[in-house]
Amino acid sequence: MGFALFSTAHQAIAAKTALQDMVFDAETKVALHTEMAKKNLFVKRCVGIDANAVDQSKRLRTGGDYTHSPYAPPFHPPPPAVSMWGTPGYITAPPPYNPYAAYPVPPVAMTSPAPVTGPTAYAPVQNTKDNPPCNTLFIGNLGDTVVEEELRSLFSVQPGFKQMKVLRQDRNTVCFIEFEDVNAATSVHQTLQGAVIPSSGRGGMRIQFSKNPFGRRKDSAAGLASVLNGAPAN
DNA sequence: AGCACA
Repeated sequence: MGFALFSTAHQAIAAKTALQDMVFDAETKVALHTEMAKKNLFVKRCVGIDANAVDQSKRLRTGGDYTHSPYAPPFHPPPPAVSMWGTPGYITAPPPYNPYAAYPVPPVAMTSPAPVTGPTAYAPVQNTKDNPPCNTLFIGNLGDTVVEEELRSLFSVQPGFKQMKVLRQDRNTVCFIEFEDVNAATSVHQTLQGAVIPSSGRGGMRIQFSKNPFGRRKDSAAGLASVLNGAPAN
């Protein structure tokens, strides 16, 4: 018994029908039987790098957790392609025939490591003082080695993100991030509090609300209005 | 603890 992995479900079905009942032993007249596997074949990409995954798979194997799923290690994440089963649409767009398509083992994207958009860890943060909530966050505790692109990739994917400004000072780097509204800023304020950006070299970042929201340096409107009114600038 | 842009 064996399993073969194809680039597309379409190609798998084509191969299945082509090979079905083919006599592969002329003497004994034994015919080949093919059927679709119950799960996608799991192909390990980089051997030896992910020691954890290997260990875990071994542990699970010896755990005998094969009873309900004899064909694939139970831990492997459900590939997105699974949703295509039963969907009539999966035959509508057969790719142009390419005899080598299946060779460089297809993008087993399901096993790829998480994209660099997330923080690697969270560190405790003593969040001493904060300012009243507004739509702009002030990010502190960033080392001067921090890479702006890492900050950007972390924050620009947050819902409501509008813009970001990095301010480098002598020993400190801080960063301002504007969001659509106070709610978006508030939720990021708590979800990313203490997030660790490796390049910062400082541990977790400290997130506070900005003293001045984006686009307003001081409360210049009020100040100007008072001046024009002759009212005392409180 | 460090708060710019207009």
